[in-house]
Amino acid sequence: MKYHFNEIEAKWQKYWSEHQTFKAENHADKPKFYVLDMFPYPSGAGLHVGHPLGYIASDIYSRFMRHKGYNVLHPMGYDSFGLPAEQYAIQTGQHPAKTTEANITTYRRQLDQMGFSFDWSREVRTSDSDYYKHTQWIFIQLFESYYCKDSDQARPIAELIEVFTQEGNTRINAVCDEDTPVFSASEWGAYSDVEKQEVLLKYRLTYLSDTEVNWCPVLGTVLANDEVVNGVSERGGHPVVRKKMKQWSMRISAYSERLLQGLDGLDWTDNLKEMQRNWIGKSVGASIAFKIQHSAFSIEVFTTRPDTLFGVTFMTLAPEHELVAQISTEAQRSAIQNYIEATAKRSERDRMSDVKTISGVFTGAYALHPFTGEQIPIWIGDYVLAGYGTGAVMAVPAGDDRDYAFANFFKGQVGMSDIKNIFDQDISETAFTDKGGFKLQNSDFLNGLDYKEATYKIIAELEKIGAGSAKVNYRLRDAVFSRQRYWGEPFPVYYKEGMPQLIASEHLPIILPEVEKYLPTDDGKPPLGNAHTWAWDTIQNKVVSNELINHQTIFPLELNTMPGWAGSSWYFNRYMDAHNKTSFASVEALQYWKDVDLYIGGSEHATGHLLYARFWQKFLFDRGYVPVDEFAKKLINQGMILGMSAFVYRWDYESTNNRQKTIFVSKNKMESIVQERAQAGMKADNEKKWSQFTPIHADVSFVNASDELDIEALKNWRPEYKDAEFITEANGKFFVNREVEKMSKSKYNVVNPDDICTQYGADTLRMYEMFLGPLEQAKPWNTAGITGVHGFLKKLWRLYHNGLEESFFVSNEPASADSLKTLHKTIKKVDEDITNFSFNTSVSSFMICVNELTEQKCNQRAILEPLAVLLSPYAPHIAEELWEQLGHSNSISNAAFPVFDEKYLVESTKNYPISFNGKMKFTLELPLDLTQEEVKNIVLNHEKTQQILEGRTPKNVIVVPGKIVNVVG
RNA sequence: GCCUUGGUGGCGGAAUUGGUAGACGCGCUGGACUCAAAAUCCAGUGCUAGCAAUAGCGUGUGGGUUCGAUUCCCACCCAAGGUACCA
Repeated sequence: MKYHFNEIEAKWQKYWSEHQTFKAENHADKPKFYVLDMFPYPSGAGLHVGHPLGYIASDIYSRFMRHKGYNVLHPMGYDSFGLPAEQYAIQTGQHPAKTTEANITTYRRQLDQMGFSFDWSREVRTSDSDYYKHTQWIFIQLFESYYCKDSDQARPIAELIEVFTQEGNTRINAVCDEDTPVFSASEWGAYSDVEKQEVLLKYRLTYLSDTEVNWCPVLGTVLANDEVVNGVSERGGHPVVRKKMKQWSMRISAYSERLLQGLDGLDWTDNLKEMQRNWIGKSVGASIAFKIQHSAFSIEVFTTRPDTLFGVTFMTLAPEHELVAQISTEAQRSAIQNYIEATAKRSERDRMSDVKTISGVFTGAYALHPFTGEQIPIWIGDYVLAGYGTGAVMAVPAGDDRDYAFANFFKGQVGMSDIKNIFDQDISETAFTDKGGFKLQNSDFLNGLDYKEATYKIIAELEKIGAGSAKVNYRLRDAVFSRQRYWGEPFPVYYKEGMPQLIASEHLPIILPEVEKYLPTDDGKPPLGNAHTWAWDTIQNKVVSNELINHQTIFPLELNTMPGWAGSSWYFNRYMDAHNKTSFASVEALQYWKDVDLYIGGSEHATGHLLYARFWQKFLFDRGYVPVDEFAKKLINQGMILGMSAFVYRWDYESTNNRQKTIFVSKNKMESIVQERAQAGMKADNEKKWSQFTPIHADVSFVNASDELDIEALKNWRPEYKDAEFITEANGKFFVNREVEKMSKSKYNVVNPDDICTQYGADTLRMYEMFLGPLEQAKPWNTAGITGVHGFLKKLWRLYHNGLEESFFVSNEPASADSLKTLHKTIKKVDEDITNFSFNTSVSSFMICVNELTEQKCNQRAILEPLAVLLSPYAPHIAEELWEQLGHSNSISNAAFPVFDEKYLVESTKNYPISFNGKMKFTLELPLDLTQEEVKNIVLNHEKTQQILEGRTPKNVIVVPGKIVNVVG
C-alpha cells in the first residue's frame, strides 16, 4: 500500500473542516492556551514559502498543547486595509474591497492546503465594517480620555472638565501639549466653546495638531520616516518634502515609562526588548538654563551628566537652533551662515554615516556658568540634533567623547578654551566617560563627591537658584494617526466651526464611502474628498449627501483615514469573541482568554506594531475594557526565508555589420570571453571586465538544483531573448550565478508552496520548513534536501504497513525493550524540543526513531500508536490516517500526548570514552555501578592504555562517572 | 560608531551544567535489484599522508583558564539584523 499523500491530505482537511475539529469554546474545564500568528496582509502575489514558516511553528505548538490537554485558541485573519490594494485601484479602477476579497480567497486556499489547525469561525478582517466599527469605537475612547500622572493611568476627560470648572488647571498633573496655558476656574468659564475645545485637545490621548510631516506630493500622502529613504519615497522613489499639516496624533508618549517598565515582565527575546527600549529612549538627567552674556536670552540644555557641570568649557547648539541667528556676533555671522547652509545641504544619511568628521563654528557669543559666572563660548555643530532634547548641549570634554574630540579639533582657536579635568583620572588620551570609579575635582562644592552624590547635590543646588531641575527625557514621539488614503478606517469625526466633533458610539460604524477615483482631489484633499455622500446629519444621525451641508445641523466629515496599524493594534482581543455585535468582545470572553500565551511573527514589527499594540492594550486596560495591560506574554520571532536568486549575464555588443546582438554567457565562461575579446584585438578594459556583463534576474523555475539553466525556457520568457545567443560551458551546459536575497516578485526568486504541496504533500513541506534550521534564524530557501524529509514520511508509512506488502500491519504483542527505549527517548526529545521551539532537532529525532524502529522490525501497537500522536503536530495528515488505521474513530488531535517514562532509558553500562590528555583514544564498555577507583584500575590495566602510555606512569586519572575517563601524563 | 545575533565538512545544520566535535538530512563515491530508468536497499564519506593498521591537523584569528574548551575569559577579524552623533 503506497503512501498517497495527496488523497490523505485532502481527506483530512475536509474532515477537519466538516467536523470543526479546531473550533475553540470560550469556556472549558481545561486550562486555556492562546497561540497567535501575526495576521497577514493579503497581497496579490499570494503566499510564498517564507510566509508559512511562523504559521507552521505556531501550528505545531497549538496541536501540541491540544494533545497536552489545553483548550487552545488558534485563530487567523487578515490585516486587509493597506496601500497595495489602493494603488491597484488607482491603476485599474477596481474597488480595493474586490481586490482584497480575491486575494483573501487565494490566501485561504493556500493556508487550507497546508493543514493548519486554525479556528476559522473566528476569522477577522480589519476592512470589514463589523470589525472597524470597534476600531472607531476605540478611537472615540482615546479622544474621551486624558493621561493623569498622579494615578498614572488614562482617565475620562469628563473628570478634567469637572476640575477645570471648579478650580482651573493649576493643580492638574496630566500629560498635555507644551503650550498649554495655565488658567483659573473663572478664566475657564469665560472661554468660548471653541476655546474650551482647543484646550481639551491639548489633553486628549488622540488629538488634532499641526504636525511636521513627510509629504509626498506625487503619492498625495504623508509617509512615515521609514517609508522615506534618502529624501524620496521608498515606494516609487518620488520626492518628499517637510510640510506642516493638521493631523490626528496618538499621545503614546504619555505611556513611555509604562511601555518601558512593562518590558521587564514579558517573555520576549532580549534583542527585541532592547530595540523597544532604545526606541523609547529614556534618559535621566537634568535640564539646566544658561544665561547668555549681554542678552536677555538663555539657553536650556538637557544633560545626563549634571554632575560634570563644572567641567563645561563650551556649548554647542544645533545649526537649526532658533537662537543662533540672534546671538551670533557680527564678526562670525558669515561663517555661521555658510555653515548652516552647508549643513542643510547634507542629507540625513550623510550626516549619520559620516560620524568621524568634526565640524562646527564659533558664534562669538558667550553663556554664563550658573554658579561661577564664567564665560562659556557658544558654538554650533551638526553633531547636535535640533529634534532631540532642546537642540543644545553643554560640552564637557573631560567626560564625553564627542565633546573631547570637538575640543581637540578646534584647540587653540578663538572660542575654544583648554579642556578642564574635573576627574581624579587621566584624560590626556581620551575622555573619562564612566559613571563611576571617580571622585570629582576642580568642581567647587562637588569636589570629592562621586557620580551619585554629585548628581543629587547639583540638582538640589540648581533648584535653589532656579537654574535647573531633574528631568527625564524620552525619545519616543507621539504617533501621527492620519493618512491621506482611501483604503483605511474612516474617522467617526465631523467638523463644526473647525473643531472636531465625535459621533456617538451607538451610530457606528461609519462606513467607508464610495468614491469615483481613489486619488487625492485636484485641490489636494485626501481621496475621501471625492465622496459625494460624506456629511454628518446630527438630527438623523446618519451620513448624508455633501450638498446638504449647512453647518447648522449637517457638517462635513473627516477626510483622512486611519493608518495601517489601527486595526492591528487590538485584533488579538477580537478573536476572543469575534462575532460580538455590541462590543469588541464580551467581558466573559476577555476574562477567559485574557492574553496571548504565544505570539509568533517577524521582528520587522519590533518598533511599529508591537509598540502601538502594547500602547492600546494599556489604554484599554486603564479604562477597564480589558483585564490585563500586556497583550502577549511570550513572543517568538521567526527568521525570514530568503530566496536564491538566479542571475544570467547578458552581454550586448555590436557585431561587424552593426547589428545589436544579445548574448548570454554561462557563469564560468565570462573570464575566458574577456580574454578572447582581448586577443581578437577588441577593447578589453580589465578594470571593468565584469561590468561589461549585465546581470539579469532569471526566474528560478528555469534553473535546476545544480544551477543549470533551461535555455529554452529563458528564450520563451521574453520576446527580446528569442534570438539571443548562449555561450555555454564545454559540456554544453549553461550555469547561472546564485545569490541569496529577500524573496520578492521583482527578483523572480519566489517559490510557491502550492507546487511543493502537489509534488510532496503538506506534511513534507511542514516538516521540511522546520528541518531547515532554527526557527529564529534567517535562511535561504533551497529545496535540495526536501527528498530526505519526504523519504522519511514514506519510511514511516512503511513501518505501519510492513513495507508495501500488506494493507496494514500492526500487532498487539508487547513491545521489545529496544523499541520502548527508542520511543521514550523520542518522546523526551520531542517534548523538550517543542517547549524550547527547537523544531529542527525534533525532525532529526523522528528520523532516528523511525530508522531504529525499522531496524528493530517493530510493528507493535504499544509503540506505533504513541508515535503517531507524537508526530501529529508536525505531520497531522499522515498521523490522522495512521490513527484511523489503528482503529480509532475520533480525530487524533485531542489524543493525549505520550508520557515519558525514565525507566525505559535506564542503562546498566556506559560506553566510556577513554581519553589521554583530553584526546579520545578508545572506548570501553563498563558497568555504571563501579566505583571511581574500580574504573580507574580497569582503565589503567587495559592493554591499550599500556600501549599508549609506553611505560610512563600517569600523573592523574580523572573519572567522571557516567561521562568520561581522562588519563593525564 | 553603538546595540543584538552569529562564524563548525562540499551544503543545511547537531552537540545537556565544560566531557567521544560533525547527530540528522542533502550531495558525492561504490555496490545490489532492473533489459533500462525511476523507486528502494546496502556500504563509505571532516582534511592531509598511507594499501592498511594508524598518525597528524581540525569548530573565524591570536592568547588565557582547565585534567579536558565549539562551550568560559581577554584581544582582534568577518557577516547579518537593528539603530540614535540621543547630550
